Amino acid sequence: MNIDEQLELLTARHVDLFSAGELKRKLAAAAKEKRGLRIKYGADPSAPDIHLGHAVGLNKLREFQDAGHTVVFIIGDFTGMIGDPSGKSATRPALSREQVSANAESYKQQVFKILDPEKTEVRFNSEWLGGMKFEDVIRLSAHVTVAQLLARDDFSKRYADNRPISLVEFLYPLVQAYDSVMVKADVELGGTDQLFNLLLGRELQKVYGQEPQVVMTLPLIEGLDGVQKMSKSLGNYVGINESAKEMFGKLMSVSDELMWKYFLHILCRKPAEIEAMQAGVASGELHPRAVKDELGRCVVDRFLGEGEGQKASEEFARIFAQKELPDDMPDVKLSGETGIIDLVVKAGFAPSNSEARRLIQQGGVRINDEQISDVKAVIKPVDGMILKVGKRKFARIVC
RNA sequence: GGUAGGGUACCGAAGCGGUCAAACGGGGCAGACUGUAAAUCUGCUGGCUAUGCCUUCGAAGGUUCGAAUCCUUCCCCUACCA
Repeated sequence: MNIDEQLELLTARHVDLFSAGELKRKLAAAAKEKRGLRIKYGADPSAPDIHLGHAVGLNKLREFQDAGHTVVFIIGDFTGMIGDPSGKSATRPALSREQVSANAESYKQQVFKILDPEKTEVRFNSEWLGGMKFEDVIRLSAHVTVAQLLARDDFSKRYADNRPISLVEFLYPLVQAYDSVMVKADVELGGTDQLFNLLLGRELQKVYGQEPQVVMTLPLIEGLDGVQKMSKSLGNYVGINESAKEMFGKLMSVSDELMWKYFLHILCRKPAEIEAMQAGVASGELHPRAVKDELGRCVVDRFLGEGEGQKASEEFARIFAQKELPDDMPDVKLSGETGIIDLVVKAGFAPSNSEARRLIQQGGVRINDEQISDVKAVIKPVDGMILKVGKRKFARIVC
């Protein structure tokens, strides 16, 4: 691949890029010296669940790796104690050493579903931050002004609205920028919310006499609700370690408009290909459901193995289109007649009797496909009876 | 240190002596419909041995027949001025 081809591939799908010219120069220099660039990517250690939102960035990293570059994957075990400013809480409980290493293992296991382990350098930022003295922190802080930090959109807005900004939050971008200095990053990748932090890395590298890193941001994709960014705390995410059934089902619940974004950023489909599908749907030739089915199958295959997507798709069609029973469902053991409320609670489908009562009254409870709407109904258990609550909760009764 | 404004259910936010298990919005759940766990529409959304009872509006006391609402003390948060 020549430099221009590489550049085109590597910059696809980006939002911000500072700058294409610099990247090109770096690529050329690296090629000449027969070395790879160092691509930095930071991860927060407190939530070791990688989801499809992360896949957007990881996919890009993989493209860099395939082009011969090295990914420096930084696990922010130290910054994790601070908490990212975009979050609600300014501070988080510090993680213990064991937690950090357990999370790190979990991270690697997930991340390497996308990244090439051979071309990944995993680092913890406590490595260099942990040993810093307060004096060092002061010296580091001296390089940045409050005005610079207030330039960050999130900060300036909060400041203007008289909403609190904690001092640690101010420190966060600084620390992240310092990471870039320490790992001598050539390029840093992040979500668009990271733009400020990434750019500060450039400033700090200059202060430390390094060539500033190229900064590239990728979009934050919306989660299942189609509105909010995909995130663990909002619960609108698809984890890459979830079961095929869950993963497929969640993807099918994505709105028709949003699925195109997933094709682009999660599956890295070519824009032309996506436009062709969109045209197909618009003309009525292609059914949106079929397109979404393909999305589901491809994503499941990608993370859980070839063929898993097909299986998940078939099971989904069986349960929701043909209203048949799933392959496996939990057992509920009954020993004698049981009130319907008790049964629903016992199966774990309602957290309280009141909730179970509501479900029954709303017609959401079925036994052997027969709606039970009487709250006082008593069930005579028969081995193999099927309890269904809502559209997707099933249990088999055993006695 | 001073001044002002706050702490209400999963979240945001009304309520400011009874009609408050607490408006409204979001989220969640259920139903209808469908092309699907899309979209849309409707309903529900503290708990219980359930036409009643119990616990909840930062905490503890108090006033009152009656408090999320008034008083006292305390805890916490925020902004502004020093």
